[in-house]
Amino acid sequence: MAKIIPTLNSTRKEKITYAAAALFRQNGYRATSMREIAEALGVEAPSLYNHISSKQEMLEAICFRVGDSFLSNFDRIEKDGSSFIKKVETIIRFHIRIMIEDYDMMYVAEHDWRYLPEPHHEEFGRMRKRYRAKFSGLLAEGMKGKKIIPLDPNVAVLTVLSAVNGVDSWHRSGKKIDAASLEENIVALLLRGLAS
Amino acid sequence: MAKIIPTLNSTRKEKITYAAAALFRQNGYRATSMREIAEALGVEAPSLYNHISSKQEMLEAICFRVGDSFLSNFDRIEKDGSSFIKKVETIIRFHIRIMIEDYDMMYVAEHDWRYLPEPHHEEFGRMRKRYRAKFSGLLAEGMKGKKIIPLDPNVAVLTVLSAVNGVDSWHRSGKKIDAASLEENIVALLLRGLAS
DNA sequence: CCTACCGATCGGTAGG
DNA sequence: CCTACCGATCGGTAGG
Repeated sequence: MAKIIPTLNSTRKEKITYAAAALFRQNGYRATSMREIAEALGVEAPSLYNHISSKQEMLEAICFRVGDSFLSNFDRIEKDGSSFIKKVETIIRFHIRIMIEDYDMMYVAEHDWRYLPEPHHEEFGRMRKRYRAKFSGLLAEGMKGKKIIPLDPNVAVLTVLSAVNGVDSWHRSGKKIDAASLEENIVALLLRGLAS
Repeated sequence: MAKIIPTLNSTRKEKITYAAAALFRQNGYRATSMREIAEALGVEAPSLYNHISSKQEMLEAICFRVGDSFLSNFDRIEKDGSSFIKKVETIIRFHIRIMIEDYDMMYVAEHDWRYLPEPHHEEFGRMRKRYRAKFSGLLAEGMKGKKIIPLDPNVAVLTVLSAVNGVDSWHRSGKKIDAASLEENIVALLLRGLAS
């Protein structure tokens, strides 16, 4: 499986951002120093500033690339002409795949977006809200058409969305199952839980 | 509903730990300074050291109190004589309630245990693993008895466990639904997803 | 419980 | 890309 979030290009700036994402994911944004990022790339910390302008800028790049990817993917699926339940399935599969393939960036966007400096923090919060509202609207529609059991659509969305974060534990503890089976198992549990 | 994790006593040390947990949850362990914790309690930072010995000690207290609570609760339910599916339900409800009632401590234990100093970090990792193994064993038993659909029991556990973390979003975004309905909706979705 | 202060580390700049 | 270094902030100690 290929990465979902596009690698814009292979500039030095991109490479620094990827190295930063890996370290932010392992140790947390606040606990990762510019010196550690530099060391991972084999240079001294001040050299990084020839390519990036601040630590915060890298966090912004990571978060918004993930956020944009989610939103544009949702819009694409919404218009793809497939059946209602198939749309929900495709969206869930997209979440799982991004957790598997773009784990570092996804993890950082999910856990460290609160450290975004202020105009961006609020903007990212709005993006998340917008995404959940779209998803919740789709589920509410399915409930009206009796394709989904009657639940509070907001609760259903937050449950499904965080269920998928279970892939975290899969990454960390041995990967005793292959990625495709992992996806099938999660999809089976969630779709069965939702479907009427 | 009452808090699940016991308030051991109301010593000054306990109060400091609770204030710390609230700030760790809001801003993260690494991003919270001893000066901020002191300010929340109306004293100067060095005064805290008359009651606690280090910042890490507070994190340890938080994580292991949560961990112990999960483990002892699981053992209690396992022996309560109820039907298999009822046990799974009770365990899920316990998770949801701890997310609702002891949110600060639970959140910190879940997100910041990686900052535990080293003998404790590994020990906590083992506790988590032991808990998941117990839960996964219970589900595997249910699958053998055809009470649960055939899934990889490890994947089922990590999906259920992280689904419950969706209560996060509930805390943060308005609480438009009451706690009891929140619990019923999550339980309905997950049990339906599992039950055969 | 306080003031005064420590050594370490941080993000980032100057200048080449 | 480097060395040298800045001001700020950190967890924690000394001493009262």
